[in-house]
Amino acid sequence: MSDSLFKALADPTRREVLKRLQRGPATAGELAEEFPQAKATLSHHFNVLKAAGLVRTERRGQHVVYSLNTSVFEELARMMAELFKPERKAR
Amino acid sequence: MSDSLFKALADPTRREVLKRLQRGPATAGELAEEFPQAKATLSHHFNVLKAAGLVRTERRGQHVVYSLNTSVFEELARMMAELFKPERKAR
DNA sequence: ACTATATTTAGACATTCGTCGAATTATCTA
DNA sequence: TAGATAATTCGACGAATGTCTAAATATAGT
Repeated sequence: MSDSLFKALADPTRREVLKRLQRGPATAGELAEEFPQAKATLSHHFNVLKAAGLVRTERRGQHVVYSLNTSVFEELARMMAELFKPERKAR
Repeated sequence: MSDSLFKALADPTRREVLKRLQRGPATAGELAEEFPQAKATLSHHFNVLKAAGLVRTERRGQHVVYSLNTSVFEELARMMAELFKPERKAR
């Protein structure tokens, strides 16, 4: 859960993808053109971001549109707060 | 900078160390006793956290006391906000 | 059905990461 | 000075990660 989220944020390219998506949705191809890595590499990063719940996809014909999953941000903020608040005995 | 910060947060053990430190400072030995890993492993994690600016150290005789560097949290919050700024795009 | 375009998956590779035991450094006390 | 305790660093290892090319899958338009 939280682990996949933090791991997803650990890579600078993925953080750049999120920043880009913040300006609005984009197709996999559009996204890939804005980064120096190969398309396959970007596709892998998309998978990681999606598994972490940070992005969502929607197929539009031949294109796949990626967009931010804003609902997870609240959870992320909660986790960050949790990280830096006194530990609660729970597991 | 931000990269070392996110990388430091990517490991669950290091996040647990931060949680523990939120309850108050502790020596390297005290911390190591609360985790299953070897002392050398924990020492490595301490280095990563320190390089990220998340913890500070103070030598107290034979002991080294670790404590949270709370001043970095504000920067962290700023970076998270930057990354996940609420969408204010026109629709 | 064929072809072109868009995207993902498979397989391989080098690098980084988390981990350990052993050796080393630092500090205190007798 | 020597010995004990605390902590770090060293050297090695398997696992995970980011990257690539090539192959496979999906969709659209002839």
